[in-house]
Amino acid sequence: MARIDGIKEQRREKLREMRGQGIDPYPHRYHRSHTNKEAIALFKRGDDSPVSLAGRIVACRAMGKATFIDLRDSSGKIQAYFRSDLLSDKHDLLKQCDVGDIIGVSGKVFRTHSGEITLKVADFTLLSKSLQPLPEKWHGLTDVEKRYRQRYLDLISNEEVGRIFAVRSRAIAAVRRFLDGRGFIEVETPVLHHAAGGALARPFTTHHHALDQDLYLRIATELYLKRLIIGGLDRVYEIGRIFRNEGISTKHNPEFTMMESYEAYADYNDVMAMVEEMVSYVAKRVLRKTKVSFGENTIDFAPPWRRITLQNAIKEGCDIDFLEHADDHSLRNAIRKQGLDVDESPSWAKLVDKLISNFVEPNLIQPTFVMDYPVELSPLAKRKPESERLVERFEAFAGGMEIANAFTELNDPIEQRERFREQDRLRALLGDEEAERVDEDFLVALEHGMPPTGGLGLGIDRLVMLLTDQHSIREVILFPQLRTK
RNA sequence: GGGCCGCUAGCUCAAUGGUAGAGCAACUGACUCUUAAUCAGUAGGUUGCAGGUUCGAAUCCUGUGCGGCUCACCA
Repeated sequence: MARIDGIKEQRREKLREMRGQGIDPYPHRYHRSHTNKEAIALFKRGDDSPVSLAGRIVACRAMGKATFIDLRDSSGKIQAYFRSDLLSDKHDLLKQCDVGDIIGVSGKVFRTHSGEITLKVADFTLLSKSLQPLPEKWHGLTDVEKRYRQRYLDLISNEEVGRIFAVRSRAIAAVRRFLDGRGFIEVETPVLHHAAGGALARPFTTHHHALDQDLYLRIATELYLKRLIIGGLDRVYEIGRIFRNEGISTKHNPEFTMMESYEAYADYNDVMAMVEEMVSYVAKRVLRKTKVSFGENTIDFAPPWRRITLQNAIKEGCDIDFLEHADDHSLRNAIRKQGLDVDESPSWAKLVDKLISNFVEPNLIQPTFVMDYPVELSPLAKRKPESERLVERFEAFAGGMEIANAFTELNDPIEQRERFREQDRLRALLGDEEAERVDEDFLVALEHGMPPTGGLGLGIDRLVMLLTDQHSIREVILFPQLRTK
């Protein structure tokens, strides 16, 4: 018999014994008067009224007629002290309890000789019997695969993991508070799309049986939020799950969380100012400071962030002026001179993108706005007035990652239609699954007139990575996507 | 998809071709201020999986599954 089967059998046996004694191992209710943290605070204020607490037994030190356990709830840990002379028959029940069980305890709080604030247990109740052993107490659970697949074990045995997700929650709350304070309203738009638009990415497809139509999981919220701008909701945002059927990496999960906002009568300069204020506001609210450690670097989110054009950022990284190499042939040769291997197929726009990911993104540790992108890379962004080739678009980078993408939105319906057509042409030509698709319904909306608008997409997961010094997106997503075993 | 690395008891890890081990957890016993409690004892293994080489494989080889890092892909 494997050891684990033995442990499980022992615990099931305890369960049977308890039931035989008329004890319900899974009672319906328990009234707790305080959290562990509140009970400790109460005692520190000099109040020793009786309290009732509840949580999971995470450690047990039994010494004959006295037993100490560590009891954890979401607020923290408290030690509980059991004495057989205070519990009489219930001390036998304690023997049937295991590390991992959930119990309720009541009594008065006191301080032990060694100084630890402790609950002296007058009564206790088993609230849920655990039939599986917990990971080892000292090293916790380190097996990464198991941590992701059984996140509850990760949360039970590694306290810092809970803190990461608390930061995540507070960061999202801070984003909402910031935008609400600026008069934005939060909206919810469809996840199931008839055309997956608003970004250049491969969608997940699904099928609706009653409609007998294929549908796509959204790759962005952009086109629906713009419809709302057209409808006169001048400041809207949505925080929601986005799905992209692409590779998985330390910076990519197939489903991730994005905040998109649209503001009428703003342009990308206004959005830039908003992003640096918002992110520093979030850092201050969540961490009480704008400087964060990220690996070996310290990142300071305090405005103003550095601003640089894409042209100069690429020049800085590899000494290529992408505007001087106006066709794919010329740009490809310039890249090859830099010693980077590129084959014949990539278009000019793809080559520019390659330059960004190789020579710009990894170098931008401090928050930086990279401005003015080629129109071919940005089918939904408005051209710069003085340039045929560039659009009013920026991406924000920090910690070597892209965290935001924004532009002055294209609101000319005729040009938008042409841009979609061009994307369609590329898709047919190159079999590019990621090209933007024509969305006729959206074009009709645009034809009704959209005010000049500044739009933004902010990667929430990556922002949380920066705030928590985590270098894999899986560490900030509770249940990251893994292959089934 | 390529490269590198990992997978051994519930957990954390040893064992480099020669008897699969330790700590924690579990079980039995002692112990009324412990806190990685302590002390004595007991039990627990399809070494991810499938083949192969060998007198002998956790260890070497081939294939494969899952994971990690990385490169590519991802206009």
